[in-house]
Amino acid sequence: MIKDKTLEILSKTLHQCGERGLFQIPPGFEIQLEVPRIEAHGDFATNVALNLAKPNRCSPKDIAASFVEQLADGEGLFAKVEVAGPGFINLVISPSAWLEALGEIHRLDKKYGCPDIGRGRYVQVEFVSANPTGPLHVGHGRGAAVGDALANILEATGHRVEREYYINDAGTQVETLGRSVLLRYQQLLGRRVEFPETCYQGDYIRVLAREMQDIHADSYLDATEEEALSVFSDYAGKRILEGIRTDLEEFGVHYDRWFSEKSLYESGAVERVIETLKVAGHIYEKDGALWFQSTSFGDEKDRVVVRANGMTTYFASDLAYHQDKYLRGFQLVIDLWGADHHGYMDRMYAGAMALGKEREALNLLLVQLVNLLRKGKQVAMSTRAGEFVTLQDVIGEVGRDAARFIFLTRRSDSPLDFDLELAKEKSADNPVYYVQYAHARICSISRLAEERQLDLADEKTLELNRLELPEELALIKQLSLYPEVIESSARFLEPHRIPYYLTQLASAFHSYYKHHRIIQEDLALAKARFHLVQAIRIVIRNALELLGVSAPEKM
RNA sequence: GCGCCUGUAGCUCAGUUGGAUAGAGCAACGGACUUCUAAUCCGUAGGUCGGGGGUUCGAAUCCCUCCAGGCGUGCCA
Repeated sequence: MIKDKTLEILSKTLHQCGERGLFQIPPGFEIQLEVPRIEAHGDFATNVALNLAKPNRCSPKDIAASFVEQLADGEGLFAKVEVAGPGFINLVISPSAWLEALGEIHRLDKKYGCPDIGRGRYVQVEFVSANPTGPLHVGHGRGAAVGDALANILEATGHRVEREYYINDAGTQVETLGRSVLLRYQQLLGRRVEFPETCYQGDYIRVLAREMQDIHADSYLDATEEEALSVFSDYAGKRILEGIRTDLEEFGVHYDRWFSEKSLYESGAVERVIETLKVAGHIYEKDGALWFQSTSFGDEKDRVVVRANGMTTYFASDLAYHQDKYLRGFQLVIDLWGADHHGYMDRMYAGAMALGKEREALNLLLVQLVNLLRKGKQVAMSTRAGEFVTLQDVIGEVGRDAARFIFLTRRSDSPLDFDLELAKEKSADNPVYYVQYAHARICSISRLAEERQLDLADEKTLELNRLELPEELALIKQLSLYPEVIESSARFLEPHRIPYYLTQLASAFHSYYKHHRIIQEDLALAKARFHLVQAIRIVIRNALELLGVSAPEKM
């Protein structure tokens, strides 16, 4: 890549300058290279001179000047080098080098934009993990889109990734679920029972009750609650989980593993983690309860793991779960949590550290709420009352591609407005179609070429130097930025950078397409442009794939 | 009360982890289809980066403070 080459030349130059005693280079000094906002500042700019000025106690301009003089550009990568402003060194890459970069994209094809920064690092992404007490709603959809895209991005950048769903099948919620279904079942069979507010109100509870009626007729009508409850809970939990699984599959999300909370209790993992922490000296007893001393790892107060009544807390099983993750060998554990778990982050980090992990071995990401709108007006939702728009409804209405793309347009820790009407709109308001349309247009160029029996893909007769328009060069530069977008997306765990990049790329393409014909009389020019446009197609397709959005050939 | 997050154009948001003159999309206004897909393009306008102070060659970005909003703050799950 051109940026890497540039950096190489710069560090070589720096090294030379140091050897010749032109100026001092502080240990650990790193060269920063950036793409300037302003075109007149070149393709790349570096602030080495500015950063070296202070330790050398001399003017940045002088340093820049002698640096430029020493510049070790043997291959002639730079067309122009100049010192500007307070001491920036602006570099213009020679056009021929840019043209070569285009070849790189074609050569790497599906592998373009997959820098190996992970080096096989073993990473787990745990996401959605909604309680199996009701169908997934829009908010879960966002978590699903973000988690899955993150996993894709990490995979593409050389990480070994596992996707996991944690099933909260142990607590009182599942019991409540069972009770809800049981009560509806009793009502169905004509019994007058009260249905408390604490129970789940949604219609899906009635559906499950009917199923129980179909299977068991009235055999549980007179059973004791204790007897009936476990049967009803198990059944309802299982059925709802099936539904969740199907919803996620339809959304294009596939997990490597579904992990049961209950199994942590059954295997003794919960007791074991408490024991581990006890041995490590992080557990103490107070007021009849067992406390984890999370304050010694930065939490604001210590946390109970075993209550005075002998019951373990939810946090205890979370500790066990994370211990299990690390025992499975994950070097990095990423959890996507709903925004309401905000207050649990510190204690979880503390837990991981108490288990002997570096702070960096855990990364908790908050996925903020989704504001569902219709034509700009808020759609009322209340889980308690059982009124919510399910993920399935949304996918059914706007389609999987639009939903996924929109979920990924903003950073996940800020709230997102999701307008159902807008998501369906087939216009520029809707970035999904804008990007997909660019892809489809390029495909249609290929189709026309085929119809006319033009072999535009013939690389042997390719004259890349026919690409001499500023827009063409600009497009190539934009394409060469793509691997960096992916890299930073992976490094900062921020998928939203990709839709942003895609929208910009699509915009540049649409404009180019409008103003210049690809297929035309001048066959050599047509071939060169075709080559460029195909590179754009490769990048759009690769990027969309990471997002889990399709790249249609026709629209 | 304490803690965390957010505050950038009328709206929704980016901003390459401290760089040079602040960036998109939408909405508004005006234009472009005999062409490889108009699900498109071109143009115009829009700003005290919440306020103030500090750090330095340089701040939307880091520190302090104030203001506004959101969330969290159980031996709940």
